Amino acid sequence: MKNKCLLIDPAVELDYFLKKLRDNGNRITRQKKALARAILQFKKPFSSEELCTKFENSGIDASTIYRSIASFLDLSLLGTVDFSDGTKRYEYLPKCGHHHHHVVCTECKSVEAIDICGVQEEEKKIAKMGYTNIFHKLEFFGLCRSCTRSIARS
Amino acid sequence: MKNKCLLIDPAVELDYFLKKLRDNGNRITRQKKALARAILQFKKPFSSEELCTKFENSGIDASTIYRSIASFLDLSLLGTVDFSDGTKRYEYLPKCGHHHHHVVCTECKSVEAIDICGVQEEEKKIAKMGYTNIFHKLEFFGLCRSCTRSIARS
DNA sequence: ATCTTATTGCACGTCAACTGCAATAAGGCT
DNA sequence: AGCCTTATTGCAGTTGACGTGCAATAAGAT
Repeated sequence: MKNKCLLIDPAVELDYFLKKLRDNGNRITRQKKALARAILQFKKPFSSEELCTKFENSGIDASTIYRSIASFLDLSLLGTVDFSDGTKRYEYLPKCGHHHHHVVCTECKSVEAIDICGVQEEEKKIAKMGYTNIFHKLEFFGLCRSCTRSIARS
Repeated sequence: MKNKCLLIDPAVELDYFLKKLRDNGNRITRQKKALARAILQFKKPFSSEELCTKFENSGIDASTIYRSIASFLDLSLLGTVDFSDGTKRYEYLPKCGHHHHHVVCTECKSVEAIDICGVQEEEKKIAKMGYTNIFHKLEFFGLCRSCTRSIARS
């Protein structure tokens, strides 16, 4: 079980995170600071439920978590990631983030980042069809090496 | 507003749809027949809500619709499509369906199919990483020609 | 026509996600 | 530091999609 999606300097990013909040008129509360720190620790896209679990019995209410996620999305501190399993997931968008996608193991749910993306031809074709402001959502799925092995054995 | 996702012969597909149900031990009820027909008429991926709306006051209960969708998914008569807007969508998978993706207008929500897909290089790389049974989910988004124009005008 | 049993409609349950409101606390001001 | 304004929080309650238990119904085999 790997989970290598986010290679960042946590201290630098926490500053960036809180500054962006402040710069946009947010008050830096105990709750938001704790949430920011937790978000920077995730090594793969996370669900609101996972955040809520991390903070149960911590004096941070679920409604606060949902409201905070909404603010973070607004400010593009978070982006949405969709693994087509019915769970909404979020991913921290680092200061100098680069375009990437994910490979999700359908068995153990581990996630790795992949930094090549070959849909330029498609986007050109779509531009020729008359579209502007084109972007895409792309995720890969498969059985990771160790899950492939354990399934072969059984 | 176009919506050109499904170019099929409805009669041929209805036979295929009902045969697949029958062959898998399903009873062909008035409800399932009506749902199959409705599903074949959609020109773009549809939500359960859209199906429910089509059938309100028609004597087909929402729970039946949800249960039917689940069966259809099981038999791969439907596939899931994700436009990252929080709504689960489904798409009929025709008898001789070919791999394709969608371009969704972020403004008017129209959908077109696009039949090229350039992620072979990625999938090769992912195979080299040790993954097996690799597949992907890819959707494009943008402003369609007419929405681009109306926004430019305003 | 009869019988078996999958399927349906209804009512209710569940769960994630959101909202109104009074209480609280962040951060600017003096 | 203390005060004041107002964004933010916790709480309780709401919403809406989706699922489920069960008795009644109807498909399709005999």
